[in-house]
Amino acid sequence: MTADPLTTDVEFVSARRAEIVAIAGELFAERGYANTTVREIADAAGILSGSLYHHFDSKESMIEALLRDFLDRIGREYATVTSVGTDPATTLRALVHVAFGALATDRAAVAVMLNEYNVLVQYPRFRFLRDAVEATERLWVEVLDAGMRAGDFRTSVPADAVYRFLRDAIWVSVRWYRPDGPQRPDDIADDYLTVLLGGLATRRPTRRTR
Amino acid sequence: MTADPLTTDVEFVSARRAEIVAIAGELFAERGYANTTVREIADAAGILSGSLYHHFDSKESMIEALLRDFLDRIGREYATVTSVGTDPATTLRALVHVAFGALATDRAAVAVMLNEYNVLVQYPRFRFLRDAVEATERLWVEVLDAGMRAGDFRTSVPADAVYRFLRDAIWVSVRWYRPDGPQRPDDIADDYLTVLLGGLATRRPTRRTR
DNA sequence: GTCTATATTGAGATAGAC
DNA sequence: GTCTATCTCAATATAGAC
Repeated sequence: MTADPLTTDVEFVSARRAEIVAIAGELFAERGYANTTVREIADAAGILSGSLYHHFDSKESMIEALLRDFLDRIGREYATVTSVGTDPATTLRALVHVAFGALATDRAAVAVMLNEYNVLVQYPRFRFLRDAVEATERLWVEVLDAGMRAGDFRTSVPADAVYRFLRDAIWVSVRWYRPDGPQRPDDIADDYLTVLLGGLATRRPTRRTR
Repeated sequence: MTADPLTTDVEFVSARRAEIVAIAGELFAERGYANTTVREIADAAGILSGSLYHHFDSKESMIEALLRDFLDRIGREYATVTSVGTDPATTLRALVHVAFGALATDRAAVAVMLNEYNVLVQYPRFRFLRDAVEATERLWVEVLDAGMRAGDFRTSVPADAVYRFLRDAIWVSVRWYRPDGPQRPDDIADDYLTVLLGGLATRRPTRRTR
């Protein structure tokens, strides 16, 4: 809470506090928020649990700080991409690359968002999660819709349905993505875009057998 | 544990026990396993918390029963599909329909599997989760590989990468699927297959701008 | 099969010294 | 900013009566 408005346009927080948020985020991502104790966080930070409360007034404040920071940043990245104003397919490609890019830069926050969103969003304190998710959805769907209107994307599946499939496949990849693996996030994004845009089939699909 | 080998080929469990597993599953799915108390489960079942321990020796046994039962059933369904032996595209369609179908028949179990897998699988007791997941992956990847060999599926993205995207998009849909919504699981499966097989783009994709 | 009553543990959080 | 010491509460689980 020691704000220094002169430093950046973002709320200033002590370096130590940011460090602890990152440490807690890793634990939340690995073992789940509810399964992580403040003692474990303190251990990982090299201090005792009581000392954590000099920086945060509760465990909830830690996960809130983690997610607010992440959503702010990726929201700004999305806005930058859409403000450029190229054709929808190019914009979509760029959005997909930004999203997969977060796997590398914000792995813990993405995992926590994925795993804890449904529970957290039920509490008034975490209403901002829903706001961010809905704003993001509007932004992506608008790009998809623009592509459909322009005739670049097929219209047989509604834009919001396509978006949900997209979003899910991208974020859940945090479950199997390994930072030290052979694939960089941009490689994964390209693989995904190949299937998404071009489709898996090489011929006209066989008719449904339902 | 009151086994009656004459009833079915599956281990017999009392109807009451199965009822409680279903009730607990709903709560686990909604608020997370760690956030669900045995008192809440007992409340929902209309008994007191102590009485639960007549049916289960621990809360863990409840989630284990839920997941074992689900994985057994869907594993059998997958096996039935692949044993038919039609062309890969048709088999893939059928697999996708089975997976989305579980949204309706096993919503809670799917959600719990999605939300708790990563934590549970770390404990020896839940090793069977990994076994089931790996067996499923082998089965799907084999179908995808067969399609690639037959020239029905594009080969530019490896089968296991395609499978991960597939699996993730399908299972995570449990987060937004509403049983009382306008779309039946088969409708969602068809939408997904349209995008997956045919691709989103109507023309050759614009070249990457990376 | 369920209830009453309770043991036991582990969690988040606090107060004040250093 | 961290430590020591501790409070308080809620959670899982148990024992034995009905």
